[in-house]
Amino acid sequence: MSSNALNTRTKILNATWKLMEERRGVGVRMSDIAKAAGISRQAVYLHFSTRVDLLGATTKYVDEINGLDERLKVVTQAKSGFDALMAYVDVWGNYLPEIHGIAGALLAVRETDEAAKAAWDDCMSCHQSGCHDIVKALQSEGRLAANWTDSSATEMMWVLLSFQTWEQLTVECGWSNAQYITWMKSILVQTFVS
Amino acid sequence: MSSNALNTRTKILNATWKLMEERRGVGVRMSDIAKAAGISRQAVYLHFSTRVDLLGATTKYVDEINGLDERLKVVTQAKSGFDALMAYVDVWGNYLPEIHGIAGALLAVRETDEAAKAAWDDCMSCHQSGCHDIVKALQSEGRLAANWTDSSATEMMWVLLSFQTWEQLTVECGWSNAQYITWMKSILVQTFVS
DNA sequence: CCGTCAATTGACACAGTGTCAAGTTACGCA
DNA sequence: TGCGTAACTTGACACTGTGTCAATTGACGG
Repeated sequence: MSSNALNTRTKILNATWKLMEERRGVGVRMSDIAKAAGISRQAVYLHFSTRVDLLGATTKYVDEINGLDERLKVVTQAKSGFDALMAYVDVWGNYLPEIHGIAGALLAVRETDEAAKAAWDDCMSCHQSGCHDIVKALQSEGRLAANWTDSSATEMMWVLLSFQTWEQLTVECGWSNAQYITWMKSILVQTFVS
Repeated sequence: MSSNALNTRTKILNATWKLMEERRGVGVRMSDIAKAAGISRQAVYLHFSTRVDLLGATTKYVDEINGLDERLKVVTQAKSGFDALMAYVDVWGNYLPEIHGIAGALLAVRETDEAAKAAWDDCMSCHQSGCHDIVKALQSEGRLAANWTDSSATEMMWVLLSFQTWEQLTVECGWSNAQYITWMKSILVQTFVS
């Protein structure tokens, strides 16, 4: 039945998620996922036509489970652009480590895979519009630092808060997530708030 | 003879470089490289034992041809930390587009390939020590902005000037390289110089 | 008890990397 | 002039991982 099918589907998604996080998205094969889900390799293909399809579905699944939308409500409820910025860094900075593996995998195949690119861009445009909201709020309060235009500020903020930047600072430089959030808040305020 | 061997080797390196830049490192196969170099696929293996070996050698080759060391002399000759920072952004910012393809390819396989990781880390540690020199200069002049420690400033500067950040701003946000350099100078001064 | 749907099993095609062995070409040197 | 060697070619093959296909099993509901 549908519930049974859903169970297997969910099993696959969970297995994919788990393996992606464990191995940071590197060298996770369809057969590994099948084994982890306790089913045959071919059964995976009954639910997801390609590896990229599975990757995209897992991304959406992880988003749902983690409830990014729910968490971002704190940001929209902020009283000022400054508060929104602080809240955003908190939410986003705590969200990134949870999607580390799957995001890394998506990022890696996005160059060659249309579906992966789509899943990634989807997530990124959401993130970018979050940054844009903050910039607009700062601007309307007259607190956006001089020299920045609406779009250049949004884009620079988006890049500063990108997955890649987070990954470099935490994984390659060894910063703790708390450090990341602290320093990032500091540099963002210094840069964008007057 | 050796000169002939060198010629073939150079042909391969040039072909690899060219293809990597053309396709931004995506989908460049050994057979493509061989064809572009005008030799058989197997001949490539006579000079480079694996794909990663070739990638690493091409990186070194590109570095030599481009003469990064030479260009960085301008930085070491700067009179102040501030001048060094400005010069560094100029040199590095004009260097990045020239290594776009090969750097992207290296970055992509570095997770799975030890040799690629080594080649990348080599380049990165050079870049990081460049940042460190600037931070030290600023610090000795008493012009390093408050709150930053020696290492946190170096690391943050390194990340701001990373290939990934450059790629996001130029490729994904569509900034021109001149824009990148201008804005990057602005944010770096604002952040690190008091 | 039959039909259906999920899942299994095992085989296969395909692409790309890397290996191997045998044959060819070119060039320096006796 | 011809020999030997090193570079290169040719064609075959093993291996891994993805995706496909067909035949079969097993469970559950009508």
